[in-house]
Amino acid sequence: MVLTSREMDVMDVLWKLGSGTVSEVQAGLSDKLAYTTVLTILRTLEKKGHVGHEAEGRAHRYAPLVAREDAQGSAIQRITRKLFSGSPELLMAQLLSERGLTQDQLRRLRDLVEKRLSEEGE
Amino acid sequence: MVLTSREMDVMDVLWKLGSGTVSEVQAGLSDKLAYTTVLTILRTLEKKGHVGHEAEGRAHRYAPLVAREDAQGSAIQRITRKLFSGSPELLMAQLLSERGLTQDQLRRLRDLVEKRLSEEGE
DNA sequence: TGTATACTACTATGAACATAGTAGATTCCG
DNA sequence: CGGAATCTACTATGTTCATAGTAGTATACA
Repeated sequence: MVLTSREMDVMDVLWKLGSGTVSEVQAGLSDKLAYTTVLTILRTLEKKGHVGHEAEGRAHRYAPLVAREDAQGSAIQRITRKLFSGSPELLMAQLLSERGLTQDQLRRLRDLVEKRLSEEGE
Repeated sequence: MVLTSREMDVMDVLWKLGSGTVSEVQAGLSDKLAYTTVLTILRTLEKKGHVGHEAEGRAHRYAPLVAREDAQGSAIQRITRKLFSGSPELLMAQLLSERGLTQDQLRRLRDLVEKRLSEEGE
């Protein structure tokens, strides 16, 4: 699954709303795009199989056909392969090395890893 | 810094080699591309300011002008913003939730986080 | 019932991407 | 010296992206 930048914006709105008409999606976007632009993006997404739609009165209601987690996963995979020599570890390291993580966040991350580690043992 | 998929492939080779002629880059790519295609990509990268070149005999030797870490950082930022609501934590969680991490890798990650946590205290 | 409005379908355009061919210059080897 | 190989410069093409206008249809309200 490959999403362009704009497509991600639109999917983001749909994931948040659950579903939406063109107008609703347009309203939900942080950038102001023309109605027809949003429609075009939705059609592209539909052609790619990422969203579906059903009629609702005169309008169409669009809904995601793929889970946010799937998009997240494949985005991560992409950059892991392309920029981190396929090593999720390196990605993590880079993420950790960045400023802007609070001590709280770090602690929660440690807990996450711990949790995974203990699950792994089962 | 925005790199396309192919540009990442080429940069990857340059980062690994340190520098390279068109032929060397071409040889280093896993996909087989025409010589001129590789040249075209390098020129694009040069126009964008990501690589530079100097003459070497009859050939040109290209070298990265940006560090791998910078590209990694901005790629991470991009998907964090677009797909993870700007939360690096969520990204981490997703990474952790993916299969394919060995117990060893998990342990090393925990150590990384621990290290960061203790540094943070200083 | 007529008209403004909301909506989709179709079409368009300029930029970037991905890929590569041809022409012309240089160089190396026999 | 002459041809083969190597290299860059210039050009080209089909695709996708980002954005949006216009035309036509349905609808809701006065």
